Amino acid sequence: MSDKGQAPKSRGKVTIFDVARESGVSYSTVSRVLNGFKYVKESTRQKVLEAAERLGYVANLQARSLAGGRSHIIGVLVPNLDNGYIGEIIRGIDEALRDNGYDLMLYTTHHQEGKESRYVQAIANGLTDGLILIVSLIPTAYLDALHKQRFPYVLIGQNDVEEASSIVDATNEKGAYEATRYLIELGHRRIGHITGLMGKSSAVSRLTGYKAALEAAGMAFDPQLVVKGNFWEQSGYTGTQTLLALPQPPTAIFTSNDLMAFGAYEAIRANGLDIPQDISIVGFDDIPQASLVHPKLTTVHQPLEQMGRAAVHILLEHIEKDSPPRRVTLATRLVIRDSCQPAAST
Amino acid sequence: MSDKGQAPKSRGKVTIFDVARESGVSYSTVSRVLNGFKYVKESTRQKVLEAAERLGYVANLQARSLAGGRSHIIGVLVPNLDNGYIGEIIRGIDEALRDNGYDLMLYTTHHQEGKESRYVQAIANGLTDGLILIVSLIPTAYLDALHKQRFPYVLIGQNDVEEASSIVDATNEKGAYEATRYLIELGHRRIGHITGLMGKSSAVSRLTGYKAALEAAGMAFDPQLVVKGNFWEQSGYTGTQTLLALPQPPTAIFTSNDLMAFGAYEAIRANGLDIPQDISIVGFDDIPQASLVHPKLTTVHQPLEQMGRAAVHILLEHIEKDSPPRRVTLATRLVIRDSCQPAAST
DNA sequence: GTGAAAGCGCTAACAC
DNA sequence: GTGTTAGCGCTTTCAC
Repeated sequence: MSDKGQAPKSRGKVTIFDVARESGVSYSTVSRVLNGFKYVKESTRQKVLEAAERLGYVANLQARSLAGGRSHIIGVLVPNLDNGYIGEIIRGIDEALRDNGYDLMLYTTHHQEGKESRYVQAIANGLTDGLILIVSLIPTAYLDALHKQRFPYVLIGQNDVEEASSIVDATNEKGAYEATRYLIELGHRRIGHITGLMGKSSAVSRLTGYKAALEAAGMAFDPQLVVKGNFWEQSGYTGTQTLLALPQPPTAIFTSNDLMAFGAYEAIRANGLDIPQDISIVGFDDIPQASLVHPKLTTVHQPLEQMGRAAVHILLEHIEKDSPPRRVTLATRLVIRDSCQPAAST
Repeated sequence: MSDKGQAPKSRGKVTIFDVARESGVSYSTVSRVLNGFKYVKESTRQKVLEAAERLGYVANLQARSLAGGRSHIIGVLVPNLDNGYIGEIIRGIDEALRDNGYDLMLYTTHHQEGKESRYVQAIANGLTDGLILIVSLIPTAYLDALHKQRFPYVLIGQNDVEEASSIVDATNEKGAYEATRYLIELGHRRIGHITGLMGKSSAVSRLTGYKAALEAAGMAFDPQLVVKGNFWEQSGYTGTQTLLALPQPPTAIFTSNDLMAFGAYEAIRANGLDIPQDISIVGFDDIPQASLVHPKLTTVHQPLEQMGRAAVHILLEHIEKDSPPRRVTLATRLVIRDSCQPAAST
């Protein structure tokens, strides 16, 4: 047990300096090796690498990024963690990040207004190399700031931003169109729709898709059949109650997301009705719970994990190659399960 | 020769230095104010605070912690994000962290051996002020290192660590005992059990609780009725198949977690049997999906969010007050829903 | 009370 | 190719 030189710093921290001494080269040469710099003699590289290994050297990220390097940390800003939706996206992000040697910093805003922009400021301030934003509302305020600083970022699920932002999204309108058309093909003539939060482009697109499908089928659009929701389960419940109280209630409901579909389930049961016997339901998102509820929910699948992955890929390109903004739209697809059936009478 | 002395640095960063100039005091006084140092004249404090506000100053965490201060970042090490269980805990952690002005760094290990210890090393190396570990297996290897460095950390759901670690856990044995007793009270005499990963103390405790309940009821323990699982849905499926194939299959099954209960559901249906008509099921955890499946799962509720919160509180005490290790065990409780019914014959 | 100065560990010019 | 030297933004003694 020979302790060459002296014991590395107090709390067991081995610095680049220790490695330098151990391998007999300088400070910066170690840095070069560690950063994969090209012009280093192979034998030197080996010496350094071995010394680092022997000493159990681990880079200090803060020092590194303070000094102008990369922190290899990506910030992910999300409104909350309460819905399967976001969890799935994070999974995708997380995996892609690991694969590329980056770490994930999670920022939840809980929809608090000021918080989002404060975060973005702080985040962009140095710790993270880039940002992935899954925001609740149109974030023009800080998007602007990010843009001006030329700070790398990618948005997920918000396609109505005017600027040249990178965006990953799904085919919301098309998905809604197909969901509605499916219901029409089953013979339904009165199809209700519970919208999402209309401040989100996804909610708007889905409503548009719903209307388009009606029109394509030559069916009149009845404003009474559309009630405003906010993407939360509760609003699916109340929205469905409203729809059910109509003089001529719908025989099918398309909700703007799965969570609201679950709310609809409750409301329908509370009214002593059966799914899909009395009312058919189609959701949107295909979160994991969709196949666990009974009856299993027919819904529009969004490739959430894949969207997270795509966001990472674009972001890393921005960071590492300073590539221009890109918009990626991934395909949704209707997943038919057990919550729909042909309209009862004709 | 470069041009020095300029307005707030290039990328719009406002530093403590800018604030100093703006408020006409020195460098270090600003730091004192920002850190809530006591001996600062009130008027000075005001001046500085106003200047900081006016300039939109945001602290640079890296610089701060590099210089010896706190980063206000807590690392959370988890095996994965695939099961409702961990997501719930993270929610609790996240909320408690926000409330206390800390940020959350998420590290997923995906069960890769080396990865866990590498992470712990890197994490403890400076970026984070403390660590919360929700690990898959007994992590003696790096727990030791953490301990030696006197690095603050808390374990969740792993109570068989010998050292003086802080631990947050739930009453696993008691929960399992009650679950089993409930089944016994319903008249079941052949009760199967699918264990969790036996490398986890929670799995062991639950098995112990199961046995204890049988014994308390004067029922013989039949090894055939216990099959090994690993906490994943698939093992619940195969485990149930095994149980069902017995000459005398059980009339009720207690699975060591909810995910495996869902697997049991599938297996039972695949055998053309009905829940709870033919077989009763009790799970453990009470993840959100438990009340969404059909029939709604009777299960032992673990206060997951609360456990996350508790972990944060203990950790922050360690960090801020250097408090001694603590063990907290939160109470589980049986949540009776629709997956059980009295044994058929008597 | 407040300013000056010495680093924290590292990257990135700039020399040699 | 490799060493030298500034800082990155901040906390912290130590003077005054």
